[in-house]
This record gives sequence, structure tokens and C-alpha cells, in this order.
Amino acid sequence: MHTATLHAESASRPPMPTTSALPAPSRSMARPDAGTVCARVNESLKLLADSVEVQRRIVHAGDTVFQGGQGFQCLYIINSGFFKTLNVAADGREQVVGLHFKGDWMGFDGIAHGQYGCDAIAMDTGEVWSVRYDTLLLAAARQPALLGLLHAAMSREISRDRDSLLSLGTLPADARVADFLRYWAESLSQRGLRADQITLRMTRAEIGNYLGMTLESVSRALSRMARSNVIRFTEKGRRDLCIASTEALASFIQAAMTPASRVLQ
Amino acid sequence: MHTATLHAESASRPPMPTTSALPAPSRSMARPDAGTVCARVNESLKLLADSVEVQRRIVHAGDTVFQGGQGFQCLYIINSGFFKTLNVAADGREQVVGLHFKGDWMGFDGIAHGQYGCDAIAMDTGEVWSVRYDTLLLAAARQPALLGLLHAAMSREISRDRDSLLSLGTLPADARVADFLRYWAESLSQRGLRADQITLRMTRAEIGNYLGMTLESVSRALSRMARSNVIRFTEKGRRDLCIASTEALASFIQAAMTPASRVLQ
DNA sequence: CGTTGGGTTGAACCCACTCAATACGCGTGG
DNA sequence: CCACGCGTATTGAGTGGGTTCAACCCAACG
Repeated sequence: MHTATLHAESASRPPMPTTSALPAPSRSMARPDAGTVCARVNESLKLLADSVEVQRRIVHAGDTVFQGGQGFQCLYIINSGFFKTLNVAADGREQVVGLHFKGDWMGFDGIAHGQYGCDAIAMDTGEVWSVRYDTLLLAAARQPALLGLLHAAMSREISRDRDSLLSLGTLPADARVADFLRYWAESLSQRGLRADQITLRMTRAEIGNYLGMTLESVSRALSRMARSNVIRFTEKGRRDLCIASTEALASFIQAAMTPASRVLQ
Repeated sequence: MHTATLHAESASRPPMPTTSALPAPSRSMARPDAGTVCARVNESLKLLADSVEVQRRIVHAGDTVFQGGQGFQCLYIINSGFFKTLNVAADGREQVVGLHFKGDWMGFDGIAHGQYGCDAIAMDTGEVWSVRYDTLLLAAARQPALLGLLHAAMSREISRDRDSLLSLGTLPADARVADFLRYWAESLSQRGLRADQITLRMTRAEIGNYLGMTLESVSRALSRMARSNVIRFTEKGRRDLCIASTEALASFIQAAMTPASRVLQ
């Protein structure tokens, strides 16, 4: 799928921009490991609970946290559970634009327009905290670390959305599904949960919508991955699955990208 | 293309969430008109220039503003010109994830990770301002409006990314190209530029990459739009084109979404 | 038990990709 | 000046990946 590089210069990169006596940029992007991320999430939640007044709410699968079009007042922070955000176009098209886990924030898109731009929906039982944006800012004036939390959360959200765009734009169906599993497992392990055995909280239709394809394609992709022993379904239901190894997943993605991947039908 | 609604309840929406004696959410999203947006952009730039030390830099087509992997220090604000941001995967896949115009900020994705997550590249001659993130925060302590600017810019970025995801995930090729033109025209008119006559600063390959399709598909889509009199190419080059009317564009998008759109080949 | 929602799998179709030929604009240099 | 190369754009023919349509299975539930 259109793997042509966009730039002839991408091999030998152009010289450094204006302000830089900085170390050479390394593309390998040194991800922080799961443990530190988990610690950061917990510390952030603690700091937040100590510094500002948070409203706690228990939600169940299908509950709406906020809706697109609704007036913006609060930001929502996930204490536990799994959530999706749904973007709805004027003509009725709808698209799952984000999956959110413990420590993630939701509702940023409301800041600029004064109203939320998408629906946030719980995919399981969980607890969300809400903080009024204005009181958060007031608190941040005395406690600058709060501002750091906010900005980091927004920044991560932007990075994540762009990774989704990259996946949507450059990966074929099978690789997208595999990459989706990889992302889900990574998110779990970063929160200190076991990532080898994951239970999807979404139907095939929701996954397909999130990945820009049909539910049948998702089903077929999962079947192929199971046949290739990259994943294994547990006895109870086709919602729970095991990921044999992260390496196998990665190599499956890589294999699915090359046209010469029509093995095992 | 998978237009099945994800939720049976989407017609009759679920009852209001927890905290809401608010007006009923209207999905129509009351966009601010072009004039007010243009004023906001100019006021923001002025406020920024007055409140913090900005470094100005003139760039030309192809210049790199910052690179993925590079250490994060500054945020960049576009004073004039056109820019793209490019996300590069570890395996070499690259994807244009954003187009940026006057007043837009770039570099947000560097806040969380300490290094930029994508490349920012000028598509034309222009001027970018850079402000150190730390000094911006210091200035914002005395001048809270600065914080408002920053947050609004980040919030808009998130909204925009999600609109891109919606487009990538739900629209067929022709509609994506048309929607791309609509977005470009809207961006121009919001900045006080004439939007009926636009000159694309990108090759077909770049547009295709941004929209997740091949350059040939872009070319065909544009040709079909020209044949349908939705756009018209100017004499000089196929980079410049006129948009007959915004309504024609919208109806073209709508038509391209239905399978029964095989008119005018 | 019948119904309903979710999941799998097959067969046929079709949109978008691939490959290829052609054309155009532009700068360079003979 | 034209020739040449190069990057870009257009268009056609053919292919294939993913969709569409359909049948079927399974578990939950009234």
C-alpha cells in the first residue's frame, strides 16, 4: 500500500534548523518503559486529587460521559475503566476517534469551541473524575505542576491521534488490526495490567469503525492472526484473546505490509 | 462504504449525563464565521508578540522547522506561509498528519515526550515565530490570556486531527479529496484570504499521502470534479484551481458517498 | 423454544491500487 | 534556439484487497 517515500531527501536529512546546538535527532524515539509510565499515571491522579476538587462518577458500559454539542465546562480524567470517543459528522457519519484508559483525559476538544466536539462513552464499568476547567486553571496558578499534567495529557493526545492517522493512512487491513492489538496491549502494560491476555471491550463493528474498515474484515484479520498463531482465542467467547508474543505481532504487521504476504490464505 | 450507524440509539439519544442543567446539545456545532476567526488570529499573534520574546524566522519551501526526535524546547507559531507536519514510523512509513496556516501552532507533540514527534516542513515562503515553552509558561503566569491562547490552539489541533480521522475512516476517495479542498478553502477564508481561488502547495503525491490514497486516485478525483464543474483549473498549471461554489462542493461530497454516484464516469 | 445480537465464513463484486504510456512545464546546457 | 532530462500530472488497462451480500453458528434471554 503506497509505500513510496514522499521525499528523496529522507535518506540524507537536511541540515539542522535555526536554533540548534542540540544532539543529533534520533528517530528511535526512546519510549519510556511501562513501569515508569504506570508510576506517572498514579502520581498524576494523586496530585490531581490532592490539588483540586474532583467530582467522581461511576459509569457502566454504554454510559455517556459527555456529548458533542454540549457546553464545555469540565475535563474528565479516567480513574478506571475503558472509554471511547466518537466523532459525529453533520451528515450522520460517525467514527470512533479515540480509545482511552486509566490516566487519560477527555474533553480537550471543548476548550477552543466552548462545546465538546465528540461523545465520550464508557465501554465498561469504571470511574471518571471531572474537574471544572476554570477551577483547574485557578489551582494551576498556585500549583504549576498541575499545568504540566494538563499539557502533557493534551500533548499525548495529539501524538496518539497522529499515530492513528499514520495507521489509517499507510497500513492495509490486517496490519491495522494487528497494530490495534499492539496499541491496546501497550496501553494495558503501561498501566501495570497484564498485556498478554486482553479482553476487547468492543464489538467487531466498533473495532472496524475505529480502524476504518468493515466488521467482516476485522473478523477475517483476527482469524488469520489466530491461524498464524499470533493470537489465540480463549475458550470463553471471541472477545478474549492471548497475544503469544509482541515480536510475533510486530512481524505479522511487517508481513501484512508486503504484497507477498498471501500465506496461510 | 461502511455507513452503518454504530448505535441504534443514535436517533434518540440517551438522557443527559450527570452534571447538566444545560441547554440541549445541538449537533449543528455553530461554527464561528470567517471574519471573527480572522480577527482572533490577528489579535492572538499581536498578544503573543507583545507578551513574550519570539524568535522570527523566514522559511522557504522545503525548509525544516523542526524534526521528529529532536529535543523539544520551543513551540512554533505561523505568522505567514503554509506548513505540513509529517509523521514517520520506525519502519519508514511516512504520513502527512497536518496542514498548518497562519495562526496555527506547531510542536505540541513535543511537550509530553521531551522531543518532537514529527517533522514540520514549510510548503512555501513564510515566517514562523518560535517561543521557548518554559518562558511562555513564565509569561503566562503574569498574563493568563497567554495560557488561553495556548490551550485553544492545542484544543483546535485535537479537533482537527479527529476530523481528519473521520474523513479517513468514513469517506471514499473522491469525497476525501473534495473534503480536503473544502477544508483548505475554509482555512483560507478564516484567515481573510480569498477562498474561491486556491493554489495547492503540494504535489498530488503529497495530497494522496495526506488523504491515505495514491497520487493517481487524487488526480482522477480532481479530474472528475473538474468534469462535474465543481472545480475549474486555471490556465497556468494544475496546481491552481477555482471552486465554483461551496454548495457544489458539499453536494459533490454527498454524491460521492452514495454508491449510486457513477455519473459522468 | 423462538428471538435477537454478535461472530464467522463464503462468493461475487467493485473501488482503488498497480503498472504503464503519454504529456506537460521548466531549467540546463549544447 | 532546440534538445534533453527531470519532476509532475493525466489517463488507460488490468488486478486485487476489501466491501457487499448472504448463509450460518452460537450464546444469552424472555
